[in-house]
Amino acid sequence: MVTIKDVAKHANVSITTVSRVLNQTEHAVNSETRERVLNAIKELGFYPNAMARGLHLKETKTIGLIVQDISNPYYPSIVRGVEDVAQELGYTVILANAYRSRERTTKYLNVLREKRVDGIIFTGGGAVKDAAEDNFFERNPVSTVVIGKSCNAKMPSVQVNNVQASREACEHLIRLGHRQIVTVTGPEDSTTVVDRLEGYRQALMANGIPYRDEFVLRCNFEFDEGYKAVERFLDVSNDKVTAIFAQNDMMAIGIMKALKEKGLKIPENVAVIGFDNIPLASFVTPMLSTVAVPIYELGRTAMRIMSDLQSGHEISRITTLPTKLLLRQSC
Amino acid sequence: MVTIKDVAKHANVSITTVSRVLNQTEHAVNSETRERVLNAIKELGFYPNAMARGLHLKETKTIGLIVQDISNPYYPSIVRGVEDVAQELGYTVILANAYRSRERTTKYLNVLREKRVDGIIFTGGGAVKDAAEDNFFERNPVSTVVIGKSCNAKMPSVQVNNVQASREACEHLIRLGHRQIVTVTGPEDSTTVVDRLEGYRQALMANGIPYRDEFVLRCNFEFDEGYKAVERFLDVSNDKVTAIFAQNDMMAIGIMKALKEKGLKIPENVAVIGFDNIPLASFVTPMLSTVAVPIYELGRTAMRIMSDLQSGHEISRITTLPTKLLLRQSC
DNA sequence: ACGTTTTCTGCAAACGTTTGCGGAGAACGT
DNA sequence: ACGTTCTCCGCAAACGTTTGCAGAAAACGT
Repeated sequence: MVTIKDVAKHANVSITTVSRVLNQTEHAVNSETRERVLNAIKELGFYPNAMARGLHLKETKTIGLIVQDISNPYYPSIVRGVEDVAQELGYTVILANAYRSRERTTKYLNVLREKRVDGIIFTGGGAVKDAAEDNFFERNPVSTVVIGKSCNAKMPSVQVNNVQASREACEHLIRLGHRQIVTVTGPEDSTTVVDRLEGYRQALMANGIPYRDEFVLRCNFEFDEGYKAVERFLDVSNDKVTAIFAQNDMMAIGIMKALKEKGLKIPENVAVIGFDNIPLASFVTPMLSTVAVPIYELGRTAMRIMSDLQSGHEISRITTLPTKLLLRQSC
Repeated sequence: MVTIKDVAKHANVSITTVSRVLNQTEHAVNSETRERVLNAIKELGFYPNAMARGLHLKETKTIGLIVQDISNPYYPSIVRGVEDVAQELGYTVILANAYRSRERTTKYLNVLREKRVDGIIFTGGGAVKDAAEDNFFERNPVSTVVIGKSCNAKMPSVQVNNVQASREACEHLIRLGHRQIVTVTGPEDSTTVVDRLEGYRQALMANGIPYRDEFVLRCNFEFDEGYKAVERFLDVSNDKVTAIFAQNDMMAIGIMKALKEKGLKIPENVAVIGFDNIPLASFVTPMLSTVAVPIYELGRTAMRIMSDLQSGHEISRITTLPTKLLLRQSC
């Protein structure tokens, strides 16, 4: 592997000089010398060793991004958002798939410390909680930003107003004339779920519709569970439901499948509305109406905040991005 | 940040000793001393600096994984396969999203060199070709493995027999009585596309069905294009097509949407078969029949080969994994 | 009792960078 | 002519590890 020393020898200068043209410091270097060095670099195919550099500078220009499960279509957009601005700003991102496993999260956290990443972006409260329980933050002064609700007030977060968005979605359903509205939820320890449920409840209250516990189907955000929950509900219940508010798109799509299999038309017999606006939502038939979360922008913003954190800028603790009700064909 | 020196001082030993218990070398260290060091490590919350280590060892235990687009549901399974065995073997993986951009690929390749990754796994021939054109391999003795067809005979690859699998899929259609079979392809410079098209052609030939160029719809593997291509075809052509062989699932799903919108029943009016078996395939209605590619295993195998490469083991240049015809509801 | 082996520990060099400091020579002002 | 400033360059220390080598003490064999 060719080192800076080789370049120096080849260009007949000291390594100091090579380093200086490499980093384009304000330190003056003669233009003819610079040219010679640049040539040597090209001829030898020299690429500076990031480890040596990082060791000295105590800075890696690398950040870790912890996602729960990259297979979940929600995450790739976040990743892309983070990556895009990271690239603009000269950062590399190490993607860590926690796969919802506490053990895996811990392992990755260790790797990230050993690699001395400059910061970590968490998606979802779960991972942050795991990390907190491992006392990760106490002994590691690494900067963090959370996408979603941060369990710790000191950590900056970028999020979306779930209760309001959820309320708007349900009120739309109500405006359409629906009074029998089922909601399908995610895991209950998720603050996202709590908030979206709260929005649902508020919409009902505000319109004088009684809240019925049988109408909230507790699931886990996955396709299968949405499918099964609704299938079961239709078999068992003799209430005539006219609308379903799925707390994410993945379940909404499972729900639509169950509905179709029962011979119910969407939206004529049952209206469906989802949440997130994953790409898939416009692929299904009928196209899914949903609450559009600016997923990509969530990623971008998180990375921007991270960068500000690095450079010591003042940052706002909580950034809220707007959602939008996206009416397609399912309601 | 606490260093090995701090640990040494705290445990009242030399850093040499700390390093030795850290790496559990065969070099003897008194058990009581070891205990003391271990305590110091825990008390101080010491995590060895991977950069310092890597600098000395000239080995990072890190590999790069280049994928075209993580949003494409095909890739997450690969990523997971690679990650899983990487973790087992003590490697970290840096995920690089090329987003099908030559520029982005080049940029990432540079980052990977500077970080001195031990090896790179490429998915798809495109990225390898880009890299080759940048003379990446000549000046970088980094080990590589390719998932898919390698354009360079020296690089080990793990792949699937596309022509045979494709042929089997089409022959199944023919056995079902179909003679008017349209195929929808991906970008023509992809060897995958060439092979799958070849399998289609072979199946026709072997069964005395003429190959008609109007029946191959040239697309780009994306949902939208599949949708539009078939929509257009149905509008224009007066041939009565009874089956469609989509060269990947994403397009197959787009095709199904187009079909449904034209009022055609699947599979009664038109049978559809896909390729890949992405998770989504079983979510749609009707569930998509497809050629199951062992995507996850592709990833696992690639990483295993990479590891063998690192340890200098003998490895086979080409590994072929079996596909399986997965008949669900769409044909 | 004394050489030999074994067990344990530490010194110091090396890995490839960055950068504070200092020095040589040219340019400049008077 | 001589101090001062400016431009350009290099020395060497430092970043945090690993490991070859050597040495001290203990255990062992005779």
